[in-house]
Amino acid sequence: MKIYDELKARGLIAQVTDETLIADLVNNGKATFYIGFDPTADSLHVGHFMALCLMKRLQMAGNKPIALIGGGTGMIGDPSGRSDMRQMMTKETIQHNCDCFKEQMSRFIDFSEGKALMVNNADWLLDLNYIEVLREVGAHFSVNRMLAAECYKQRMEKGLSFLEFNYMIMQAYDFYALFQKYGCNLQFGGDDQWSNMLAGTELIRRKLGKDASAMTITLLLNSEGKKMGKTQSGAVWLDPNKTSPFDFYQYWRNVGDDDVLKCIRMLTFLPLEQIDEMDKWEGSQLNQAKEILAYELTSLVHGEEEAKRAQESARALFSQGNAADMPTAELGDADFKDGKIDILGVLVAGGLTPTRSEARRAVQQGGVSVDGEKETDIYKTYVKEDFAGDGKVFKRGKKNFRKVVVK
RNA sequence: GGAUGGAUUCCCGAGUGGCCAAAGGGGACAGACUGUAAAUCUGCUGCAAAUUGCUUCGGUGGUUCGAAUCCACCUCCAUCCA
Repeated sequence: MKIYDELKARGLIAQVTDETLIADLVNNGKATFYIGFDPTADSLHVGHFMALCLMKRLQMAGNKPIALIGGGTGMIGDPSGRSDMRQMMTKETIQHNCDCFKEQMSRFIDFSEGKALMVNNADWLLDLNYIEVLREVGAHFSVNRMLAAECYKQRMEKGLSFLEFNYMIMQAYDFYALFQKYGCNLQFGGDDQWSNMLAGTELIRRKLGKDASAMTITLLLNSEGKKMGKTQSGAVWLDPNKTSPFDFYQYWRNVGDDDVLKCIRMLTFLPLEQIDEMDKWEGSQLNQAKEILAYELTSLVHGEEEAKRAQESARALFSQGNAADMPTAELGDADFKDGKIDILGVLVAGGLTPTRSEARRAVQQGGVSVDGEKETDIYKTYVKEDFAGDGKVFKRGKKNFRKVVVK
């Protein structure tokens, strides 16, 4: 199966400018394509991961990826599909984030021997002269058309600053610059980037009279239509210090029934035949699919070693409620008053609840157990000796475990 | 620059002098049921030394025994006009 058909079969392709042209390019390794990453945080997250996988797939098919880090566009902030203005980031933050991105990306994409490029659009955007840009580029954009673009719709109600309005132009300019510099003939991006990407192909056509293509990746949405890779506490990060391999594993282990196969198809590198086989699974059998999904992704992001550890911990934890490898919290002398600490104190110190009030509620509602025994007494206290040896295992809710030991 | 409307807890949104830690909904969290899923039902949702105390209704000051609520000034947002 050719790469383009595979991408399609996996459901990765959302929109394309010219299907036959693009299929020809990528199938024959003729594409030099770029994907842009805005440095809005100091780690990539699951949303970026899809793009990285796509880059990898295309690279394996002989195409040349360019990873564009938006050091310049990050100064503006993409308003696409947002309902309010992005917070402006300082130059220092942007630089720091760019550096972090670089490091994480090189784990996925082979940048050796010119097989892939990494560029930063700060290199050309920052030196632009305002008047010149207006004359050279601005003349080719129609405000009427820009305003009609889907990506500004939400912002038309809330208000859109001129700063952010220019984002599209900058992104179009990127494509134009890459086209000239590196012969980049294809742009990939999230589906929310469609308008921005089209602006790029149009700019190239108008300025150079040449054709460039654009293709968007399906946004990974769950069955409720929400972006995947987000939890209440924020994004699921690829950086192990921000989202531990165990939590990363658990995130995928817990996806809804309706979403498992879609995720496996889109995110893993398992062969399609094998996935089609799983497609027949139903009911509790899907639990297996979830394990596979979680294992595969953890392995891709954090390595096989970590994936195995996460899987073993999870299995042990959920079948026996104990595991050698689980998040541990240490209590210091300061945590003990008169040699004692109450259960609320342990929960807070262990990071299982943010406040004592919440800890109290959790205990009162029967949501806390200690070494497998439900504990409903909020006045329960412990002394240092209770944590001797392997410590005690505290559990809040079904999925939050913490081993507590004394320093 | 002018006119009008607005800012309430994680979000939406009620509240127009005491009965207000503030209705209702959503979300989150916890329990039951399950398959570490979904749906459903129940509880819960400012903080704490917890039948009590303390801090919250954009900001600062004021009126009052008492202010989310009234007054003054300021900040920000939306809509219309320029």
